[in-house]
Amino acid sequence: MNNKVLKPTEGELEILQVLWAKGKATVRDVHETILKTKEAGYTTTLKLMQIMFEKGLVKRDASAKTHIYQANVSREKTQNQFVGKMINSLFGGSSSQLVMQALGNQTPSKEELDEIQQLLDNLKNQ
Amino acid sequence: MNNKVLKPTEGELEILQVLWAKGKATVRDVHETILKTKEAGYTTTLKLMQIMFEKGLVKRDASAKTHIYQANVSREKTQNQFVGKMINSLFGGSSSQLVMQALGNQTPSKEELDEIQQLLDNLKNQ
DNA sequence: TGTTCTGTACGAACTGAATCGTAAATTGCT
DNA sequence: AGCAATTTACGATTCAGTTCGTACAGAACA
Repeated sequence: MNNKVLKPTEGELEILQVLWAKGKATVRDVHETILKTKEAGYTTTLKLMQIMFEKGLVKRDASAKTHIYQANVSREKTQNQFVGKMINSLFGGSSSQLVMQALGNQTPSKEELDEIQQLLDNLKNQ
Repeated sequence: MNNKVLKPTEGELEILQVLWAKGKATVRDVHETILKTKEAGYTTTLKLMQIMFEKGLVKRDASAKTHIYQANVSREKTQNQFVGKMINSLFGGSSSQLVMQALGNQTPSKEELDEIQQLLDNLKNQ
């Protein structure tokens, strides 16, 4: 078992985003999606995904010529990992400081506010 | 005027943390503080701070032999920069998603919850 | 004065990430 | 069968960040 915590790089995060959204995807799928945002060569995306496979960030079905990729780390775990790191390195360990910053920054919609309110109520009643 | 947005690296962030906390500090001050957390050579910290000076991340008073350093980017701006980046790259642009994750992750104290509640109330009445 | 200590400057080496060119294998089409 | 297109594999290169050794200047002090 591999317990090492791997922190995806920025490039890897881009690819994971696509895989999380699509579930399964080929290198071409991923590459095409990424092209909408930024310039990149096909083999660059390929190489990155190969490296991610070696690291265990993604898994793939190589039974056919065109390999089918899937994320091998969950979106939630990865989010937690980054949020935790950020709380420590930028907010002195205070999660509420991060929350305040995020809320004050980009104002969420009414629906989102309600959602947050609900979570807040739950936390209060504990 | 230099408008280029510079994103501090992880090592630079560590140093900025110390400078934000202390206000002014020498290389030795910073280095000593960092030593509590991790292993590092003195000249390594020095070099990093010199590079940060070239980038404009810190300013320094070099009138005496021992230079006095100060952060040249605000903690708030830097936090915003990272939070914004993270919302985009990991939370599909939804700040409330990040808030939920942060709240659910490490539960804040009663006082912090009240503070967040207050901010939430303000946002609702707009 | 001269020796030791503390500090800065700077280049060299190392590492990981990212990018790309090219070769080789496989598929599909005519 | 033969050719073009697609895909994988892989090595080479570039770049940024990090780390450290060494040289040199100035301060402290015996």
